[in-house]
Amino acid sequence: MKRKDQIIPKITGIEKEKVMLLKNNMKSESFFHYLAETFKAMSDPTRAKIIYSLCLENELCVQDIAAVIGTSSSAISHQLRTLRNMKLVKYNKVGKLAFYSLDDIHINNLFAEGLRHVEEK
Amino acid sequence: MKRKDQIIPKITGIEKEKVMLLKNNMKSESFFHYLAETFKAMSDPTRAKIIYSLCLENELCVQDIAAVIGTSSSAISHQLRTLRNMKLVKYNKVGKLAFYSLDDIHINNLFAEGLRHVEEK
DNA sequence: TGAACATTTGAACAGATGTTCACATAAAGG
DNA sequence: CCTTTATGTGAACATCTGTTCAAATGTTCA
Repeated sequence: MKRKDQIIPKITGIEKEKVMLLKNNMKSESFFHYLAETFKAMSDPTRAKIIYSLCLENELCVQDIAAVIGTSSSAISHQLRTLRNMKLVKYNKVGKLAFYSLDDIHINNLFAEGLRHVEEK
Repeated sequence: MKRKDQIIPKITGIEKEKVMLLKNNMKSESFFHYLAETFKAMSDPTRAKIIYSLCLENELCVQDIAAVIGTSSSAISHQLRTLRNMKLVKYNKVGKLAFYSLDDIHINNLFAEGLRHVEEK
C-alpha cells in the first residue's frame, strides 16, 4: 500500500479534477473571441471618451463628439464605425446629421462597472 | 428682432450647451488612458479565457491554466504578466508553483457584466 | 550536487491597430 | 446648379501586440 502518497502527496502543479471541470465548462472559441472583441471596443482612449460622452448625453452627432473630445471628425467617424460594428452604439440619421447613442443598457452597465473599478483603484 | 432664428433655427450639428456641459464633465487624459488599459487587458481571447477560468476556480497555477486553455505555459506566463501589470490578477508563490487569482471583486463584476452582455446578444 | 520541473524572460516575427490625409457622398440653402 | 456643411471611406504610415523559441531562474527531491 502506497501510504506515502496518501499522507504526503507529491507536490505538482497538475490538479486534474480542476482542469477537467474547467475544460468541461469552457465556452466556445467564438464566444471568447466575441467577448474579447467587446472589451476591445472599449479599450482605446478615444472610444472610451466617446462612450463616456454618450453615457452623459444619450444622443450626439459626430462633430459634437469631435468637439468634446478634441480630435477630427474623420477620426471619430472611424472609431464610431468600430463601435457600430461591435454593436456598442447605434445611430439615427436626420438629414446630413448622424445622431449616435449607446446600443442598449448593458453597454451602460458594463462601462459604468469599468468606471467604478478605475475610480476605486 | 430676429424672429426667424427663434421659430426656424438653422439646422446645424453644433449644440454648444451639450458640448460645453460635456467638456466641463470630462475626466482627465490619464483617467481614460487607464480605463482603456483596463478594458484592453480583457480584450484578448487568451486573457479572457484566463479570467473566465479564474472566475470559476479562484486559484490556479500556470500549467493548469495552460492545460485548460490548450496553449504553452510561456504564452500564459506572458499574458499573466500583462494581467498582473494591470492589477487584474494577483499571485501567490508556493515553492515552484505560482497560484494566480483575480485581484478583487470588481474584476469579477466587470467580467460578469461582459459575459452577460455577450450571452444576451 | 545533479536531474527534473514550474515559471519567467528577451528577442524576433507576423499581424493588427489608430491616426492622418485626401477624396467621396449626400443633404441644405442660396 | 453651386457652395457649404456633415459624415463616410480607403490607403498609407508608424506603432503596438501576441505568439514562438531559446534560454535563464529558482525550486524540489533523489
